[in-house]
Amino acid sequence: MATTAPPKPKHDWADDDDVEEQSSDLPPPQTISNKDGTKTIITFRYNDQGQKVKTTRRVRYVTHKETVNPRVADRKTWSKFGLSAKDGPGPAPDTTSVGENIIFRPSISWRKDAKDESADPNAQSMKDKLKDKKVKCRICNGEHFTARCPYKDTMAPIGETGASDGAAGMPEEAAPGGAGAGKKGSYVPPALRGDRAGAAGERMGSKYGERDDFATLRVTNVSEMAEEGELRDMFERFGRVTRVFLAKDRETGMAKGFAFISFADRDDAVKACSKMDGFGFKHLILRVEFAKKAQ
DNA sequence: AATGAGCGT
Repeated sequence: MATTAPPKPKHDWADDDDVEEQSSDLPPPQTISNKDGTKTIITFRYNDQGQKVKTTRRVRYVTHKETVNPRVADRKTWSKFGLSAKDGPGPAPDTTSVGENIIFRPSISWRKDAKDESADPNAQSMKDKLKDKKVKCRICNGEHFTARCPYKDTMAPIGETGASDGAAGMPEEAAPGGAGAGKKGSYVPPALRGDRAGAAGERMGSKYGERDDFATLRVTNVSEMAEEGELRDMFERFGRVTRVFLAKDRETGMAKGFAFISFADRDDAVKACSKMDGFGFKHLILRVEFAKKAQ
């Protein structure tokens, strides 16, 4: 068709894909590999005014292994077996459904909510409740997150000091030595049992001693007065915290001044790292960085 | 300044 004048001001966008490349006197695209592993891609095109435009892009191809937990990436190389032995790579849609990463977030009041709803058919639906939900501080019941409580450093969460109140106290609040909390026969998800291990598939199918530090932060310059629960409260607001480890001396129990915080999601860890590095906590300024491999 | 822990399956 319009082969005479290369600078055609308009053409059907539907033709874009093919026309672009073949367009007569445009130089062919160039790709240059740089030393640092990036590539520079130079392409030419005509803009709306029919002028020749040179575009230079520098790109870095990110491999799957760099964006995904290495263990997960490794798993993808396993050969299939059984009835799926002959299937190609990737999930087969007839036997496998791929869902999004659903994170289980237990709340203190779910049991109460469920009861209310069954007792009173006219009660607000769950959806309505979520719509106007309010945050409630576990320390002072105020309308802020526990981590933001002005009394955070001076008061214990409700129910932890008083001997009587058994209902309050979240399972994850069962701090070491803190004894109290987690009474009654309420279910505690495995990831939240105790403080030390077990979160989010960590250690699943692997030997003890191996730890997944893919989303673990090392926090240093931590006050000796700090407690694991406080650290958890501070970091929880960036995402699901799967493990909090506050280093202490085995004999004396003295805090050693550093801690490890693991997240279920690396993105959350990244956010927490940037936001919490330099955060003032109990007269000290926290230093937060990604943990290196354990030793 | 500082890179964890109780493991025996």
